[in-house]
Amino acid sequence: MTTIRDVARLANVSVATVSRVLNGSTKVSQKSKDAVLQAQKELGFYLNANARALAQRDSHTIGIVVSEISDPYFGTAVSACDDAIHDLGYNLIVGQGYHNAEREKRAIDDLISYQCRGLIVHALALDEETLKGYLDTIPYMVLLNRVIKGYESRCQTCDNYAGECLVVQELIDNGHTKIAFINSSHRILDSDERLEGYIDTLKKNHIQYDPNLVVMAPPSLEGGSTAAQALLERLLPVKDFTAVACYSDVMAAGLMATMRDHKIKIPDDISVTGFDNLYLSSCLTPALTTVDNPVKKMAEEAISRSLMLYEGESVPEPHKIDVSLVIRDSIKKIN
Amino acid sequence: MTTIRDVARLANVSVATVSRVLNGSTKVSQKSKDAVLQAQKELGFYLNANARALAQRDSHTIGIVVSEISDPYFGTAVSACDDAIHDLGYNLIVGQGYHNAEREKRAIDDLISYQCRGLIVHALALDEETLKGYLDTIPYMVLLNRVIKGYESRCQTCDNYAGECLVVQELIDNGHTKIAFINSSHRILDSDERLEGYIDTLKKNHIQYDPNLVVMAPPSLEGGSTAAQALLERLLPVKDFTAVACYSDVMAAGLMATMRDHKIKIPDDISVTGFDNLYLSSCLTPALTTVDNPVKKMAEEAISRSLMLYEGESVPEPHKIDVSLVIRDSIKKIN
DNA sequence: TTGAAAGCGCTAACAC
DNA sequence: GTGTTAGCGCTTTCAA
Repeated sequence: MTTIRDVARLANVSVATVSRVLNGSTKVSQKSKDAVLQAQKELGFYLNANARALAQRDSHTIGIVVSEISDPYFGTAVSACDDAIHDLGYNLIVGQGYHNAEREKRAIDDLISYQCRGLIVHALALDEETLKGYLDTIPYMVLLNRVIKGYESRCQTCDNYAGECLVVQELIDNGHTKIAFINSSHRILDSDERLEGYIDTLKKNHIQYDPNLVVMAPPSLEGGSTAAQALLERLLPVKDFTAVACYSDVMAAGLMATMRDHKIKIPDDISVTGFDNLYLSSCLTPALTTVDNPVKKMAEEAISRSLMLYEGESVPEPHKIDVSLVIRDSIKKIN
Repeated sequence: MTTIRDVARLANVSVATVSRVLNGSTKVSQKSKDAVLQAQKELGFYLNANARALAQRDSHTIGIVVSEISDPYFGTAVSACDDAIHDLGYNLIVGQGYHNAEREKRAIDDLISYQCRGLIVHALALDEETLKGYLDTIPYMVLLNRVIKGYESRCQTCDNYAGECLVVQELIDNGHTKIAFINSSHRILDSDERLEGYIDTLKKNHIQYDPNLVVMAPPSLEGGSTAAQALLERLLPVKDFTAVACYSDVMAAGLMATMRDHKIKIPDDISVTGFDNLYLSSCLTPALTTVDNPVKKMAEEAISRSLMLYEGESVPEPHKIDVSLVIRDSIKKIN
């Protein structure tokens, strides 16, 4: 392994000078600079980021844990975070929790030990107690899509409730009254809030809320499929719903694929709505009416919040990111 | 910052003992072990991964660079790599190249400086010379979906040619002779091979190859959309194609969305095929006929190859990963 | 503008 | 079984 010492020797300067040059210090003569750069090239030398992190007590690194990076929602979130920190000179390290408490814990622990100086966590399986423990020991950890009482300033969310109200109202405005709801089986904040939005909007429109119309499944494509099957088996024979509001676009996609396989036409037979407005939702046929969830904005907010906390600055409670309705073609007007 | 020394002090043992306990060494008395674990918990202590990497000369880290993690193809690839290394106790660090030579370079440089002990690179914008330079200095770097002459044992690909032959033949078997091809505008190996498969299959079936039927665009959703527009403007008025084979599922998805917006029915008006068999392709309507590209297998091969190279073992030239046809509903039988 | 040297937090001989 | 200590590769005073 070639080290800074090798470069120094070859360039005929001290290691301090090499360090200065490679870190862009101005207080170096052109002559030294040239010699160092030349030697670096010749040796194919890279500064060792681990050693740097140790010496500087700064890893130049931000950590994020998500459920699964191949999930389009999280892919988008990770990209957004990466964009947000790149210009600041940080690098992103990603951990995956796989909807599993053990894995979530390990992912968080790993990122902490890497000395990330920012930590964004989307944990849906970990219990509140454990999470509180983390929040207490890691003052710069910020939660995504989940709120723990007493730690509101460390929890970044979007306005799930308002979003679900919007989309369910749109269904109702199109004449639907028998509306099923597919929810995530991980009962963290966002799923509760969306369910609440669904229920309240029904009530507000004097529609009886029927718990039998709510089915839960993992918040994945497969989960959407499972939920669709459950709905079809239990409910289609008696035709007691004309629309289904889904927890997320991803679940809606799974549901729609299953519906299609069962020759059920959307929106002619059943209307469908999503949540998130992933690019995926515009590729579906029919294009999905959904709620725009500005993941990018949320990621940026979470990052800057985490960075501030790291610096020891106090931060205000974050406002819920505003969401909005995106009307496409997955709702049929009925009377 | 609390260090191993603090733990040692609190547990009334030496730092060496703390290190032993925390690294699972067997040669520690139960008494010491308990004391250390207790102190660790009390202090909320984590080993510093940077210091560990430095002392052990092993970062326990594998690097991968992809174009964009929010692209479903790369999301899948990254997940697959993560799965492959997790059980080995490694962690994955992801870099993004954004279809851009500068960014690709920076991503690779970053991963090198993190002392990753495995490096998987999907670079589509970087020129061959630069890539060769990297391959020469980083003996454990492995390329994905791209082959550089003279470095074949460091290049992992799937059988792009065979795959495209399969899918184009399927089109022809269904009566299509006017087949357009949407290709990636990054002319690295995979796009060339797929184009070649397209051309050769036409020829083999005595169909004249018409370069005007090939359009190129970035290998993204937007690219698929752009390509669709180009095809429609230039070609629809004269109706000179009945099918379009796409470089990837992602491009096919973009194309299909645009077609839908133009009221063109798939497969009734135009048949479409993809490549990769992402879960996305089964969600499209109609479900996409495509080529199954076992990303997971490819990732595993690439990882184990990189790890072997790191150990200084010599590796044979990799075989191209086998692909297979997945028939769904996006091809119309015509005569 | 430069270099010597201390020290970042940890591991791994080595000695006991 | 346990402790002492010399590094790992780098940055950063401090002095020159």
